[in-house]
Amino acid sequence: MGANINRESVLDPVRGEEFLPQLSRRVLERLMRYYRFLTESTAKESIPTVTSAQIAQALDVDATQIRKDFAAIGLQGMGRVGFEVPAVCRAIFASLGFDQPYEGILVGAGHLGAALLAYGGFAKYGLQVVAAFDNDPDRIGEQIGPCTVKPDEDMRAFVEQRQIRLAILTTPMDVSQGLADELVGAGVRAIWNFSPTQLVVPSGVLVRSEHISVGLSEIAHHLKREKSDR
Amino acid sequence: MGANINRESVLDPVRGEEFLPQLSRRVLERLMRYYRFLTESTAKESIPTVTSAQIAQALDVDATQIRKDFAAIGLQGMGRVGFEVPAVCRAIFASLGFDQPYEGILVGAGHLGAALLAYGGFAKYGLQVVAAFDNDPDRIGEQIGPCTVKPDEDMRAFVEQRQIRLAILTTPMDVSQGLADELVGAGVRAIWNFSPTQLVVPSGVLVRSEHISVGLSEIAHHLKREKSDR
DNA sequence: TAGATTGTTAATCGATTAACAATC
DNA sequence: TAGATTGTTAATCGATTAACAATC
Repeated sequence: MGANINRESVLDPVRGEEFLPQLSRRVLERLMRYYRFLTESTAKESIPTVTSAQIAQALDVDATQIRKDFAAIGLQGMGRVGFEVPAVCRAIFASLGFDQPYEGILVGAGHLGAALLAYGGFAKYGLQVVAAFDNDPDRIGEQIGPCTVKPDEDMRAFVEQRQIRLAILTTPMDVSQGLADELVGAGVRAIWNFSPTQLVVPSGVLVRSEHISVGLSEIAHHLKREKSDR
Repeated sequence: MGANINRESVLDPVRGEEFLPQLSRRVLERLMRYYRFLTESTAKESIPTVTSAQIAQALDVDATQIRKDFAAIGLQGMGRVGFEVPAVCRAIFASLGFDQPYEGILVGAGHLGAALLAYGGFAKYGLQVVAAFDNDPDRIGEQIGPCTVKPDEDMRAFVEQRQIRLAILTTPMDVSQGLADELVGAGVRAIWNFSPTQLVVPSGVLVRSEHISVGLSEIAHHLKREKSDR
């Protein structure tokens, strides 16, 4: 029992015309690398096709891996030619979810929040940050990038009215969990957490945490090992 | 042939009194989680010991995994008791490399650079940012956190004199590679790259890149799947 | 001592890589 | 057609998990 389940049937093959398999974090990361490589490096010459071997060499990934990843998002290559670059880009873009624009809000308009808003590179990937909230009276009304900072009290209503599904949390760690609870209560389905706390949310809600300490551990470890090697 | 090589001998068991195995990124990440859990959550009650099962439950990691990770950094538990919390924290702290303070410089004093300097949480992990550089005359002389912004021309000499081994790159993507080359030329051994470019460096130099797009892909993918599920 | 927990070996699982027939 | 490249199956590798004797 159980042994007879057909794995493939999990991703039902035809759903309208779109094909939306659940992709693991690892696959998403690789797809993103392919996408950046294809949109950035070929921009100069705009080569019409690319082979898995070419990408493999440039990114130091196995060519079979690439063909598998492409197959997973429904891409088919051409015999002796390779893959059409524009088609690959479109397919990756869509399966990463960037083709379907979505709105997000920023919570915590401190230095980091301001830096993220000023960066502005989100639009390229479908995200539009439509409001910023803070509880500091001095910051309220301030203009940060495209947003005017609003008071936290207005947050809940805003999320509900606009049906916001993403919140970017750039708050001090002591208030993050409380805000996360409120956001989820108002309907938020994903939190991009830049505060150094582990958030607890109901299952089904995605938390993506960017902890500075993870990067630092890799760096510190490398430096220490290198030093001890002499 | 080759089959006889003893894996264990790679990490030579005694080197002075310290024990510095090469740790994979995955292990580093887990160790960091354990560390944060032990230093943050037990701070309130300061329990003297902890079992692998307790950590496992709190962090949703397999208990055997934890014992293996601990063994990899030379930790020994006690029979029917578990592990001494302070000893575990010290061992993780040391094997991540945080026990050996190191200096870094920040290159590119824009919004993000300012945010990182203002954050100030680096000292906790052994990193001291001792200077900031920028090529914008308007920014030079400005005070950001603990640093006065210096011109890029002074960067090379500073790195050489102070023997700086880490640079944090928060520059626009078009200048990042050039700066990375210069930094490596001056002796930098690790680059923490916050600019959205893939850097090419000589082997032996570590590049840790924090690409915003990786996080976004996970979020966008989740939101899109969820929406299509109804 | 009895019982809980470690340390370690063996089994499982999943992800990566190799091989190669099918295809253009 | 001949030859390069795909798509896919099989083999390998490494990481995770289970099992259990050794230990306190």
